[in-house]
Amino acid sequence: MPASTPLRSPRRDATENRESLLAAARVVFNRNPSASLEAVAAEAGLSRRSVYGHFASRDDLLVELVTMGARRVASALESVTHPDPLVRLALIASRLWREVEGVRAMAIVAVRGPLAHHTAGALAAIRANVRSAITDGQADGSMRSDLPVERLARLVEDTALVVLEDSTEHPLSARDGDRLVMLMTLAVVGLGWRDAGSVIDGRAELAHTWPAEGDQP
Amino acid sequence: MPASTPLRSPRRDATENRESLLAAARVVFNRNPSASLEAVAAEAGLSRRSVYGHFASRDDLLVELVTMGARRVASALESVTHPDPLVRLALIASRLWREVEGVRAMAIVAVRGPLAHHTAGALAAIRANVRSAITDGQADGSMRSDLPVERLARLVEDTALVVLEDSTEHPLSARDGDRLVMLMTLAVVGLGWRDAGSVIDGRAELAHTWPAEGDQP
DNA sequence: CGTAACTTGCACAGCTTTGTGCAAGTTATT
DNA sequence: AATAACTTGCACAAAGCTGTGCAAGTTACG
Repeated sequence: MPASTPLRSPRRDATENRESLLAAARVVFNRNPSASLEAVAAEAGLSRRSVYGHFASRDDLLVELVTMGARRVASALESVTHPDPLVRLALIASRLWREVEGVRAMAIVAVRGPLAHHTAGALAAIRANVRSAITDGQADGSMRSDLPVERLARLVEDTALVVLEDSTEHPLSARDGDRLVMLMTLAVVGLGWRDAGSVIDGRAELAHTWPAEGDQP
Repeated sequence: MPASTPLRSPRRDATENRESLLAAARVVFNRNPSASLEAVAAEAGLSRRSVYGHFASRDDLLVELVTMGARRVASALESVTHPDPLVRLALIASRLWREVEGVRAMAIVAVRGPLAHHTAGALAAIRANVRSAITDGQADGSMRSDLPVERLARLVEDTALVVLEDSTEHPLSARDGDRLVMLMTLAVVGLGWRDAGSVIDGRAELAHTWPAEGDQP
């Protein structure tokens, strides 16, 4: 562990190892959120003992991992904006999918588990964005008005997680997953499936552009 | 523990204690699915040691608890039938809500956790019923046809669990929960919110009849 | 090169939990 | 009242984990 006041600057390989540990933790905890530090260290090619050279405790590692992830997602979504609240919501869903795909299990832990508190700050902006989209949508009549905003916002969020979870066990191409998460989000806020489909198909912003390598057709 | 070949019949209080343990486990595990046997025994007013007089292992207790629950739910839902697939699906959702409300966390463990295997048998009938409703609904055009039956069925199931989860943290009157789980189910299969509302409001079968004691308005 | 920074292995304490064995009690049942 | 059935407390083994101390190595860096 780095001395309290390092006389020399920290070594390069040390910080690399720190990164390795975080990366390993991401992989391992994504497979099994309650895996041991032994497993994480092994994945990183280091010894369990040396984990404590970088993180004071298991919790420390977990918290850092999770807050980093939350910040990453938040920064990827902060730019999302669109006059039409339906499109805005769909955009949020879609971007979220792309960010979180591959870290699904971790994401769920980060949002649901005991560490939710640590991510709440970073995710607050996204949640606010969702709420405002819903408020606008209810105001202009494009979204259901039979449920209060707060509950609807939670249901939207949970539904996105459901799609993530389901696609973990029953894989989906990136393109289909992208579309599905949008469809389900729009369904929750009250759109019939044909309407939801045309909202997506109508806008170039919502077309699945990015990756070409799909898992399954 | 009862002898391998009891010379006398088992005592009444013993079987009562067995029930107490199951009931306690229901409560405790519902609060925290990974609680210890100590906690369960305490809730039942017994000693940890005596748990092993009734169940060979922690897993034994858990499995028995969960399969009992699954059977209970299954038997409550087996009679559900209706010519209109939308109504059939809504009925399933509604009955399920009434059965599972109050055991939400356990239910989620039972369906998702490592014990899912033990409940699969009992729940197969329900799942088949859901699938057939969806198939019928897709055939007559009342449900979305842009997703395969299997995936849609899973999404329906997961969505019901989401409503259960959300209502655990943000309580709902029995009446509202009942309605919400139906609304969300119908939303997933493709109905717009007004259509879903009229499906529910139109039929007396779907009116919330049962309990008068709601939690919150 | 020299030294501080880092890794490692081992040992150890500590915690929590499961599952058993056993002796001593209590209680339902015959 | 006799006795089998049951509960209990205690002690114990075993396992799995976290976190620390320390001595002996490597390795980057100035």
